[in-house]
Amino acid sequence: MLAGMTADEIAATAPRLTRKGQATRDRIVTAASELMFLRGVAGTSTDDVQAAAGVSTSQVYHYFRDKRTLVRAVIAHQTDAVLDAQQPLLGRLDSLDALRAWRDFLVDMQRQRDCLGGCPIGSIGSELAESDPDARADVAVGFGRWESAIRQGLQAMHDRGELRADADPEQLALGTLAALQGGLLLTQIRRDTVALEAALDSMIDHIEALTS
Amino acid sequence: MLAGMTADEIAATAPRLTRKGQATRDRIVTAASELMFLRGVAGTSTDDVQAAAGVSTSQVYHYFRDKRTLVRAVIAHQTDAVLDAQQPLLGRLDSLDALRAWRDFLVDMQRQRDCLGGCPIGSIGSELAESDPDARADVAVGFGRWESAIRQGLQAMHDRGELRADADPEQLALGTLAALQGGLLLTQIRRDTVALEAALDSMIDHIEALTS
DNA sequence: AAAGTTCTGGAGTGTCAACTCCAAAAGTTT
DNA sequence: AAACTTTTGGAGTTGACACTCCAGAACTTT
Repeated sequence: MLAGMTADEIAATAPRLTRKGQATRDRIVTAASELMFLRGVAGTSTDDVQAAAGVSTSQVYHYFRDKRTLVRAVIAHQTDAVLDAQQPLLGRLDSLDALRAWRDFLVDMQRQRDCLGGCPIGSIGSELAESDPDARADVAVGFGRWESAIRQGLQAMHDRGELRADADPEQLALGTLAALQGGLLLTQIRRDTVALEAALDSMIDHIEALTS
Repeated sequence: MLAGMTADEIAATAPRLTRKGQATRDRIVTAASELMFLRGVAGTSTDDVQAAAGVSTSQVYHYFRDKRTLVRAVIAHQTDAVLDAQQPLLGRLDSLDALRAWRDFLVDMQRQRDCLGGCPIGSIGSELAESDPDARADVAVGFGRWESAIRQGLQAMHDRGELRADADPEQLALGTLAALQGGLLLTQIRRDTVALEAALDSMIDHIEALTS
C-alpha cells in the first residue's frame, strides 16, 4: 500500500498528528537518521532507535507502519538535512570562487567528522538499491535535487558566457555530483580527505579550463 | 585473532586444503560474492550461501571461522575479479585512446548488468566501513591497487611529456577513481548509465586538456 | 592396509530483531 | 464534563539467523 507510492503521496496519506505526536515522530526520525548514518540500516534495530529517541516499542509502530516506512522517512529527512547544510553555498554555485568555497566547506565537514560515515543519502542508497525499490526511488529524487542545484549554478555561468558554448552544464553537474559521491566514499574508506579533495579539485579545475 | 590481521597474514595462517577442499571453499566464496554483490552482506544469510553453493552448514564453518571471515574472503575475491575484468585495459591506461576504451568498457559492463549493483568493492566498503575495521582496511587496500594501476598509466604519459609538467598524475588518478565510484553509485540508483558516462567523460576531457 | 587427517551432513541451540496487542494515560472536541 | 481521538507503556509472539556439535564418509600418508 505504501509500496510504490512516492514520498509525497505517503505524506498526503499520513493521519494528522497533535503537536506532541509530531514532536515524538520527529525524535524517532532524528534518532534513526543518526544511527543509520553510522551503522547502516541493517545495523540499526528498532530497539536501538527506541532507546536513542526515548520512546517505547508501540510508539515507533504508531508513527510508522514498519521499518521500511521509517527508513523512507529517514531518507526524506537526510535529503533535506544534507541540502540545507550546504546552503547558502549550494544555491549559488555560479562562479569558480563559489565552487571552491563549496569544496572547502565539504572537505571541512568530512574532516570534522574524522572521515566517519560517507554521504548520508549515498550510503543508504547503496545499501538498499537492490532490496527496496521505493527507497531507491526516493534516493534518486534526492540526488536529482542535488544535481539540479549544481546544474543551475553552472547554467547561469553558461548563460552569462563565462562557460564556453560547447561546455555542457548538465554533464558537468552530474560529473561533479559523481565525483563528490565517489570522493566521499573513498574518504570514508581511507579515513583521509585527500580523495575528496582530489575529486572536487579535478572537476573544478576542469570547469575552470572551460571558462573561455 | 583474525581481527586486525591483514588479508595476507590470514592467508598464511590458513591450513592447507586438499584439492576437493579448495574447490568447496571456492564454491562458497563465489556463491557468497554473487549474493552479497546483489543483496548486500546483511541481506545474505549463511543459509543463502549454503543453498547457492550446494554445501551444508558445517562446510561453511569448516572453511571460515565466522561470517566476518567469509566476508573478508569475498572482498579479496571481488578485488581480484574486478581488477582482472578490466585487464588488459587497466594495465595500459597511458593514452587518451586507452582511457576512452576503458571508459567504454566500464559503461558497457554496467549496461549489460542493467545497472544492477554498483561496484562490488565499493558497495561492500560502504556497508561495512563503520562496523568492521578489518573489512574497511581490506577494501582500502583494494582501492589502492586500483588507483595505482590508473596512476601508472598517467605517470607514463607524464614522463613522456604528453601531460603538462604541472599536471599531477596522483591527483588525477584518485579523482578518476572517485568519479568512477560515484558514477557507478549514481548509475545504480538512477538505473541509467548517463551518470557514469558524465563522470568518466568529464575526467578524461580534463586529462585531455592537460595534454600540452 | 592401518592410522591419521580432512571433509561432509544435518540436527540442534541461543539470541536477537521485527512486529503485535491491549489497556491506560493524555489530549482534543463539543 | 462527556465523548472521542491520539499517544504511550510494555509484555508477548514469531521467525530468522549465526553458530555449535557430533558422527560418519572420503581422502591422504606411512
